[in-house]
Amino acid sequence: MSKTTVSRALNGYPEVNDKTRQRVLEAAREAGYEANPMARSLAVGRSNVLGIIYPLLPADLGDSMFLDVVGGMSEALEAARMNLIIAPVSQANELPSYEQMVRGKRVDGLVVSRTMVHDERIAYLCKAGFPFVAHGRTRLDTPYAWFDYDNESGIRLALGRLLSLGHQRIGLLSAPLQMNFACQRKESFLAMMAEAGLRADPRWMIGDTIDRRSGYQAMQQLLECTDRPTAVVVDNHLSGVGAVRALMDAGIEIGKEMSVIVWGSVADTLVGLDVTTIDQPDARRAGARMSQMLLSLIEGAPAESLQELWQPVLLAGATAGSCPH
Amino acid sequence: MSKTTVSRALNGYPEVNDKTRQRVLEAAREAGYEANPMARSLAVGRSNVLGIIYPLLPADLGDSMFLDVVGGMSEALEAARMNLIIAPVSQANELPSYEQMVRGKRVDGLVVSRTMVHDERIAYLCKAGFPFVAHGRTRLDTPYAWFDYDNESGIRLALGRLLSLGHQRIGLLSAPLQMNFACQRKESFLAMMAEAGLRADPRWMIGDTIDRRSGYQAMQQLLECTDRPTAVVVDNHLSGVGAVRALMDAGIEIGKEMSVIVWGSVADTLVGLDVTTIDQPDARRAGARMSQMLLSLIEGAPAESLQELWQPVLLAGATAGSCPH
DNA sequence: TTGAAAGCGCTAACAG
DNA sequence: CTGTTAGCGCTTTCAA
Repeated sequence: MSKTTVSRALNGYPEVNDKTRQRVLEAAREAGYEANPMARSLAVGRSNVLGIIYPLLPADLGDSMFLDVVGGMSEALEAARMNLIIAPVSQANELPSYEQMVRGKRVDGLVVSRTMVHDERIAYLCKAGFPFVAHGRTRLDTPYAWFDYDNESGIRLALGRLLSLGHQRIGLLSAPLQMNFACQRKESFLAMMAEAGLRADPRWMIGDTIDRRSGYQAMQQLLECTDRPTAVVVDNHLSGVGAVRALMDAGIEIGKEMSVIVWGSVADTLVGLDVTTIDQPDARRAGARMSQMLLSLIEGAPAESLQELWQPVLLAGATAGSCPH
Repeated sequence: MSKTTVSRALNGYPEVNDKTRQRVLEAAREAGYEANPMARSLAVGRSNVLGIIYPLLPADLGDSMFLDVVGGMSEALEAARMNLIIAPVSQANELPSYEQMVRGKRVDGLVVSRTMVHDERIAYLCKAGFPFVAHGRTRLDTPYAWFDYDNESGIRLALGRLLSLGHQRIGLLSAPLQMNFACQRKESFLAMMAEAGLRADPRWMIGDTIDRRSGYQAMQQLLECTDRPTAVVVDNHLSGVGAVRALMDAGIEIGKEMSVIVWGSVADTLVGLDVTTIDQPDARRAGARMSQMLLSLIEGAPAESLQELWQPVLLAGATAGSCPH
């Protein structure tokens, strides 16, 4: 029996005789044989592997949201007989790693996480014509495939809640504004404050709060303002944890003296504290969806048909209360 | 100029003329050429990739220790012009993924994390003769390469401290005992208690505490004992966080009414609380060392020469105090 | 010091 | 339905 027939039998081509196929499958199983994926990729020009290049910042990989998304992706891909790999690289090596991945064709497509407003990785992938899905949007002229939660509507949910509770002096803790989500959330914040006829005091808007420590310090800084805000929106969960901790440590009654709404789940860290939250539901499904999108893209679907915006929701908790007088 | 010469020039073979080499390198750089790693691997039988197969349990990938180790590995490997990939798989697919990796030869070696007392993954790799380094030990007759921190001495440090503070009623919260570290730590605990002539009350030894929730509940359970212990050792940091939280919520004065020593760093979670800790220092260096070990193994070094035991240290904090009367 | 040819393990086009 | 032939892009003998 020839290589060819074996190959066809194993790859489920329709033209092989059922009895032959059975024999081949049986023999393969007994011998524990499995096609060498390298040789296959070389021949067929496809690796059946999707990748994520991930600079190892503990703050991110430790992010349970990211983990859920990746979990959803890998699960969906297992079903599609594809593999997912994460390439952890040093931050300095991020762009070079993209180039290497693309030139080396070790993966058929990439997911780009943590998008920047101006993102050189995405610019490169576009230029190279390499399939990718951006997890988060970016500023770009050419159409590209992306998956994101609606930053604007999320902020509107949060701010709407605070306004309806009577708050007028509202602060914002932002992640670095080069990050697209932080930028969009801040812009939405400013827009909605303006619509409400309120002034967004610059002293109440603190940037670069991306982890617990910086969130903690930012909240301390707000507390020291002579006329401090009565409510604060935090645009990411890690600094949200820090901010809430700062309030606890300062003996502030959260939800009374100061209200807080955090974007992202903090439940597993702040046990027993019911934080009002903007939540991105269905993280695993989101991951599954992104892998489907990437597969479609590889199959040749146009990028402009692969743009998906999911809606965040407000989970009411105890940390957003009426404005004190 | 032939393929052959180009290949030799790029791979730094000594026999090529210096001028030729310069020309080739120049041309390659201009064209942005880089050898196709698939084809290379196929020809040479080596992929220059090392891997970690990782079932996505948030509790683990979120572990900052693991992140540091992986960071150290990838950094060291970048220097050695090797690549590291993490393959996140569903737990059910863990062993099949090992088989696939081995048969597929997509990686030259593997690091096996979270070793079990009886570990089928390691048994399989041994049987298959595939190069691997175990991150943590296991029960096995044949020699294998491993890297671990000394579980016994760590427990001795913790227990020694508590004994010298006068404690006699000491509890232990353990991760599932199939996990090698949990098993060794518990055995050391029992041995040292026996040496000290103390009884290890079964009601004070609670198992399967591997995350915050279970750690929290276990500590609650201890608190409900009619004659509860005066000190507790927790063998992993996640349940350590839960356990400490339980004490805080119960209004127990930690370090006075109840002492706690946790194995693993909890500083980034329990901000502002100075927990007495058994620490595994130099996580990044440990990662670097493990990748070196794996590389040596691939080069043909004997596994029995690649076994490394590092010493944990006790970081004195405020949660271990004298035994109350 | 360079080149020609064989082959790594597979798939795909083309005959039979 | 099955086999033969020709590559995929590289490295590596072996000759020149």
